[in-house]
Amino acid sequence: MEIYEELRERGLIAQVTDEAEIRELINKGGARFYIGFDPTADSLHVGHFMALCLMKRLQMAGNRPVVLIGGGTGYIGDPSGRSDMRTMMTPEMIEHNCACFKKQMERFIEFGEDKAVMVNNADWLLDLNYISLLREVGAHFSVNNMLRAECYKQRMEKGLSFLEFNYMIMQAYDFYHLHETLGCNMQFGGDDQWSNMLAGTELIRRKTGKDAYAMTITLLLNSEGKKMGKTQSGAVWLSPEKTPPFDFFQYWRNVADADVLKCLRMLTFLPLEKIREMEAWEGSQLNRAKEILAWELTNLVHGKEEADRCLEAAHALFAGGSNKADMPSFTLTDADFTDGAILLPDLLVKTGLCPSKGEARRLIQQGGVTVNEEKITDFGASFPASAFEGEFIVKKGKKTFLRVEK
RNA sequence: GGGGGAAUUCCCGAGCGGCCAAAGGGGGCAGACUGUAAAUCUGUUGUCACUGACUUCGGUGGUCCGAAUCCACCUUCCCCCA
Repeated sequence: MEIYEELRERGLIAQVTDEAEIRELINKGGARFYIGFDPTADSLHVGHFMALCLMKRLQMAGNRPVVLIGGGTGYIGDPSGRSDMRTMMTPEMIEHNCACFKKQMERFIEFGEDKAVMVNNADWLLDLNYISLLREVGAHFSVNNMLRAECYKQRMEKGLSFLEFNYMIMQAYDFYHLHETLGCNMQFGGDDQWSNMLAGTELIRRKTGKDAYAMTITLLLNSEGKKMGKTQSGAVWLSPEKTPPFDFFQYWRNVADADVLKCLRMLTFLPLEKIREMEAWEGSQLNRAKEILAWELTNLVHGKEEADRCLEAAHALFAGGSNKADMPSFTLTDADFTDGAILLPDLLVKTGLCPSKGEARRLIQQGGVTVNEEKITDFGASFPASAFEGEFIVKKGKKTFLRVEK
């Protein structure tokens, strides 16, 4: 099966500018394509992960990827699909985030001669001259058209600053620049980037008369139509500091029945034949598929060792095994104890299991807290420092476990 | 440029001088049931020193014993006229 067909079957392709041309180009390995990543945080998340995987799949098919880090566009902030303005980042933050991205990406993509290259649009955007840019690029854009773009819809109600309005132009300019300097003929990105990407192909056509192509990746939505890779407390990050591997593993272990197959297809590198076999699984058998999903993704992001460890820890916790050494842990210090003991609500807040004491109290009173397999309903309960010498496992609800040490 | 409306807690949305930490719904969290699923039912959902105190209703000032509620100015959005 050729790469384009595979991407289709995996459900990764959302929109394309010219299907026939793009199929031809990437199946023959003739694409020099780029994907842009704006440094909006100090770690990549699941959305970035999908883009990187796509990049890898295409690279394996012989195409040459360009990773674009948005060190310059980060100064503007993409308003696409957002309901409010992004907070402006300082140059230090942008630089820091760029460095973090770079480090994480090297795990997934092979860089080097004839492989992938990484560029930073700060290198050309920051030195642009306003007037000449307006004349060379601005003249090719129709404000009427830009205002019609779907991605600004929400912002037309809540307000769109001129700064953000220019984001599309910068991204279009990036594509044009890479087309001229590196011979980039294709851009990929999230589906929310479609208007921005089209602006780029348009600009290239107007300035050079040549065709460039764009393709977007399907947004990963769950069966309820919500974006996946997000939890109540924020994104699911790829960096182990921001989302511990076990939590990452559990996120995927806990996806809804209806979403397992889709996730396996879109996110993993498992052969499609294998995934097709799983389609027959139903009922509690799906738990096996969820485990595979969780292991595969943890393996890709954190490595095999970590994936095995998470799987084992999950078995230990939920299937009553004995190895509990691998579950997430938290270490208390002397300062956390008063008179050699710690109150349970304080413990829950200190470890981050609860955001406030009020919530801790509620949780305890409702029977949601278990210490070492014993349900505790007295919010005045306290534990001496010695209690942490042996095994001390706090369980919040059914799925959140934490081993506490001192 | 002129005129009229609106901004409430995570979201939508009631409240229009004290009985308001603020109805209702959604979402979240927890309990029951289950397969670490879905659906359903129950409880809960600002913070803390928790039968009490403190902070919150776009922002800043004011009126009042007392303001989410009244006044002034500012910010943003919507509508109408030019």
